Amino acid sequence: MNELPPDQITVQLLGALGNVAGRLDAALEPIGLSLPKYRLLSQLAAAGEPLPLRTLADHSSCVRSNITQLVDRLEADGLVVRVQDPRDRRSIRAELTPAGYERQVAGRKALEIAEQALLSRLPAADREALMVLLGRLQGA
Amino acid sequence: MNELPPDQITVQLLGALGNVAGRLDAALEPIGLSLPKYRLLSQLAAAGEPLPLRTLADHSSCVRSNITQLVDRLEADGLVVRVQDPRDRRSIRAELTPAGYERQVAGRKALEIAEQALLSRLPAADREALMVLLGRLQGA
DNA sequence: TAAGATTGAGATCTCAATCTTG
DNA sequence: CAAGATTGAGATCTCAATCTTA
Repeated sequence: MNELPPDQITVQLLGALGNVAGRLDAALEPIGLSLPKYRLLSQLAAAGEPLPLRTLADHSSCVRSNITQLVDRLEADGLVVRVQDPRDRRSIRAELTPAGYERQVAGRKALEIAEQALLSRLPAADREALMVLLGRLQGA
Repeated sequence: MNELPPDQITVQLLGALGNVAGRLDAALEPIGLSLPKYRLLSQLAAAGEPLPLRTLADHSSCVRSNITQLVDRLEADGLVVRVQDPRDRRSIRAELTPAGYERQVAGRKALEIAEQALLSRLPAADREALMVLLGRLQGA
């Protein structure tokens, strides 16, 4: 009786996580983006202005040092640049370069296609139900 | 109109799954295990005998080098040992130590409690529905 | 001292290259 | 050459310690 313990639903849940994340990441790969890079680029695109690394970290629910490194790589890719904040010299903001903006747009299109493929397996009613159940699972 | 593109359901899915994985990992942390370590230990416990690293990699849907490193850390923890396969000198098997076996049992108990807490938010019918929807989403 | 960012160390992962054995 | 495992390099993450500025 030493079977795999994670309850069926937990196993299913984690499996679905890897599955979905893997598909989205794969869709982004040919255009030179990963999910973490895409998300950061999207935050900046949505804001329409340079954002402090602190803000990016909070919005991403991750540690600050993670953003530091992610921005390092994005800067090496030429998609983002670090700019000083004249009002607070402790703060550093990340700014989208034109290339970064274009890349984000390309990423969005690639993701939309991947999502269509993924969601086409579920009727609209099922999608709605899945949303509700996932939200309930996460609770307060 | 540069809002976060991932469709609501994709965002919800990734969020929920990260949430669940985080909770399970947190439940394992006080006993000195991570989800990846626990899963490998559980494979060995379920098999009841040493398994080739190749088998562990296939079953985990990951690359072989990943298992090599995971076993390195597990061996450093004293939970697993590498044993030679007399029939094929290329193959190396991972074997649970007594400490590894005990740790796996402790991990299972910790996970069961965490799962109870997680699933208590959903009535049985909802759990069933969630399972079905996730299975359908992953397709064949 | 608080807050912002960075660095260093280490856990998980991937991929490509390599080495040994079949 | 195939298949097993490993190594080296690098991407994502976390945590603890450090450095600068408020």
